[in-house]
Amino acid sequence: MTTLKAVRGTRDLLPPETALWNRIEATARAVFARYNFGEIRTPIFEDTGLFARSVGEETDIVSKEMYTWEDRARAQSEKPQSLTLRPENTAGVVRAYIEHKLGETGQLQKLYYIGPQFRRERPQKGRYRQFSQIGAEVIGPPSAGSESPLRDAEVLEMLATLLDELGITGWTLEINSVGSSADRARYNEVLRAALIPVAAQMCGDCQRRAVTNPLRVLDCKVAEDQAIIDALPKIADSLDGESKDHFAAVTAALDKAEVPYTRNYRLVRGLDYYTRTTFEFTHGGLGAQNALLGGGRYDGLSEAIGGPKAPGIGFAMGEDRLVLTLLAQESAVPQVLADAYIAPLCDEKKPDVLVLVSATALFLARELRRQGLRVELGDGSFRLKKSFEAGNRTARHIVILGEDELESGILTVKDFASGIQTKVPRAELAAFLSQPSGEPAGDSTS
RNA sequence: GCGGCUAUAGUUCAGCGGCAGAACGCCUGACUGUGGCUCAGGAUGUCGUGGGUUCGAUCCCCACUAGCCGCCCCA
Repeated sequence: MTTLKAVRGTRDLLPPETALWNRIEATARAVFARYNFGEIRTPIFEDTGLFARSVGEETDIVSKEMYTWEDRARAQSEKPQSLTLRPENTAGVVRAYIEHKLGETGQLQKLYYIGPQFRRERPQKGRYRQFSQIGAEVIGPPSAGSESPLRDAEVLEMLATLLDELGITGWTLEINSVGSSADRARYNEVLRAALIPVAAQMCGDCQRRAVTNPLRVLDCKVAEDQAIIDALPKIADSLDGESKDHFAAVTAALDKAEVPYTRNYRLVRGLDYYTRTTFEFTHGGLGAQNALLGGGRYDGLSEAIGGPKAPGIGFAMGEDRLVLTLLAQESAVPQVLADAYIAPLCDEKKPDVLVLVSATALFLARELRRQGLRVELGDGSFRLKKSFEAGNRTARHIVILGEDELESGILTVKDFASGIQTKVPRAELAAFLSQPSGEPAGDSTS
């Protein structure tokens, strides 16, 4: 029988790496709080129709990457409902916005989420079938200012702040405007026409894209094609006046806030709901999956799924990719050391004392832990050498609790970093252990 | 979904058609109330899974599975 393993594209996260995940999430929550965002948690699965109508029927995500199944019919007469594991979270957030009539509050909604998403793609470094996204959405009725370019700029400025506070160095922000859906449709035709005479000179992929999805030609990385692509009409020229002004206001605010960015007229994103501002934060060292996060404005999404007019802007960052980037930068996650390892000690020929020493060790650990110290309790093997070896791996200090200590109430504490051993009265133990390593105080004996 | 590379000890990886290897880690002892450094010793294992070729396969062949890289796409 083959042993069971995590299914393809999924993985277990173990300590100490999970500490890094927690740090990332805590940092994100702290930054979102400062921008006055609240957390939203939407279900992990939704009606399949939600994604088809929001992300877009023809996108790769919807057409071939979703985990979809038919739920059991509730009654004989009913059709079974088609359900899907969420491949992204914006659709769920907008669905919740509509369902709870958040637009009726008249307020701008600023919501963030952290959670797993699912896409059935071929796994690679930085790409998993279950992956975690940290995202946020700013959405509301136009009267609440949801269409303001200031919202776009604020979100981008927040992301720059978040990446900096996470310690990610060397990111780049690329932004573009894809205009209104009408602008985009118009540009698509302009591009298609412009490609007809030149497609034959381009790579095989581009020849195919020229017909199936002209916008994707702009993403081509083949060196020989670049000159041709540069000469193609730019989407900026297909934007109407309003979209142009909107984009200009976004970049003006970014300039003033000193958020570095580059304008990338080729940046087109794969989800159908994007309008006007689109952006990506990228990082080298992630290989082919170089996008740390992506996002944009989606002024028509709510209406597309049957809701009120509710323009919005949002982003999703790949938490797995943040972890990879930070691991590459920091080389390893440092093991967290406990403040103390308590080593009970007693001659095994005195079973009653042994029980007392063990019991006292637990009580001592309880006292210290209640005072906020991180404490490892020894295993009761009462072999001091083993205790020292174990303690040295897991803690900054070892606290020896033997018959002598039990009687006197004065514990023997050794600092592993300095090698200095000290007698510490029980009442002063917590304060002593709280000091930084290698700087012992109090009575110092050998 | 397509193409390439890979799969051997807890980890990183050598290796060979004929007894399964190294380093690190782990365990024991030198040292019975003192770790790290050193020295001596020890255990590592379905050689990814299933088939085939062969007297004999961890090695060669095929399939499958998984990982990595690229394509596609995306976070």
